[in-house]
Amino acid sequence: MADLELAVSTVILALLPGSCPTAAGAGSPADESLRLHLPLVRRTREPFAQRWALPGGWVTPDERLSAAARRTLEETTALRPSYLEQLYTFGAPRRSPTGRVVSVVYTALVRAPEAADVEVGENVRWAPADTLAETVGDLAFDHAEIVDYALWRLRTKVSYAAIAQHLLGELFTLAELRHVHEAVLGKPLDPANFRRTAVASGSVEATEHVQTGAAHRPARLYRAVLPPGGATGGYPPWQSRPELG
Amino acid sequence: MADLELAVSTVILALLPGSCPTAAGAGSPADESLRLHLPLVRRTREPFAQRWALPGGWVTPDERLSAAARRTLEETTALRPSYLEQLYTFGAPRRSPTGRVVSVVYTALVRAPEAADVEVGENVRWAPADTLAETVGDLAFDHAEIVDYALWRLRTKVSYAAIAQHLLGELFTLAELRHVHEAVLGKPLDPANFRRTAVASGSVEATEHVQTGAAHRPARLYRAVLPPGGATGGYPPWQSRPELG
DNA sequence: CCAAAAGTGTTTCATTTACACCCATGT
DNA sequence: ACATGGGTGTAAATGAAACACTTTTGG
Repeated sequence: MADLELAVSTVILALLPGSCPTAAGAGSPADESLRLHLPLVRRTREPFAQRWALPGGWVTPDERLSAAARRTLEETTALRPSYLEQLYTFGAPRRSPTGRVVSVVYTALVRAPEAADVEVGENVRWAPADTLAETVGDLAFDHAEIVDYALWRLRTKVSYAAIAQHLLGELFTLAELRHVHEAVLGKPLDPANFRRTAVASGSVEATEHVQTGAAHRPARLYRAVLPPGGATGGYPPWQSRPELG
Repeated sequence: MADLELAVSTVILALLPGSCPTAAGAGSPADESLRLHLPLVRRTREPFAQRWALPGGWVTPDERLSAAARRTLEETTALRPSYLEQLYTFGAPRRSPTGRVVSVVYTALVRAPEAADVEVGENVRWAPADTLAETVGDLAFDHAEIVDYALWRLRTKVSYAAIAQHLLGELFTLAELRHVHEAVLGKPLDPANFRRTAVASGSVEATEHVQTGAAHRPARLYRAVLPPGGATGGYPPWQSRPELG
């Protein structure tokens, strides 16, 4: 099995404000709702020079796969994700025109403040996850398919606590949590029912604190409650929870 | 990233009759219900010589990962699975004492008749999936963890049609399908409710044929109905269904 | 006729959905 | 005071579980 290279790539998502494109004319008022975004890096060499791609790089002989994902992510974007999970391994023989490359792809989440630390420039940018092609054109390699798969997995795996703590801060209002779910699922949710099901799931708990400063009744702040030792809620037996930052 | 080897391994499951170990004394009548079994191969070299392991081998430069899984599976057990799906990629630096080995692990299903073709011998055997340690001792490498993860994923992903067509034949009775689910989930299911939910799911459809020869009323035979082109029922956008044999 | 499994109907319970309504705060 | 979003109540609709019952075969 010589002549085969092992790489890692990361689909790293953050929830950032961004105007949604509407079917109406361009003059419509900007819809400043939260949307999922991901950072892309511009390739400077062939193949696919100048095209945008997922952050990633080669695996070194002594590091874990997840460590390689972390390292390459920090080298290219300075991001250190609070959540990291293996997504899938892509290994079709002609994925890369330069030779056989097998890529282990990870999905990661970062909070908005950390996301803002990324130095956006000529070769690094954020793009809305659901309209990549219109925003940055075709991605390099098979990265567009990879992003689609990551989004599909996120939608089918949303749990109240998991993405809360990693896309939002430690404390958050239920409205913020609902906005996260709305952005992920792409549809509005009933505030009353969302509140009940989220609280009833036991994965978030109320704190003493309340949000202040808004032009309406202050909202209570909640905290994510991780699944207790025994119950591996949705994760494999050998890994009772996703890797944390 | 030199000095790194890429392997594939396969957890391949079949539904075979096997006596369930009961808490009562050994003299209790054998419970000949169906249980999930998987084939293991005995290692003939170090490391872990004489220990049982998952079938697998090295990836060659020009084949797809799934093709490598198929090839190594056939070379070691002569099995050609009717269903093959990527499970996870294991790449901890010290998984193998001989050096860095990254293993892309696949899960596969075979029907009982094909499973019977395996030439069981000194170096190939079937073992019940849920009591591996008691039956064959510790597996080589981290293969025991891998099997646990495969079983966990199977339990959390059972859909009526998918596993039906691949663990049973093309035609099957609802009782047989229910036995499959009972074996996977490890608990009895209500026949009446199972029938309703299975049929209502739209993933199985009745045929004209009926089973005959049993000492009771003949059961109608059903067929699995694959998800139609549009709706990717439970599979990623770039792969609307699992790989078929 | 009897046993045994196929197949149907019905009742009950829990969960989801829809929506009306009250509460607390900044302007 | 009033607009705005936070938070609660409630009733209808949907779906899952439990179980009694009828049907059809082989012995």
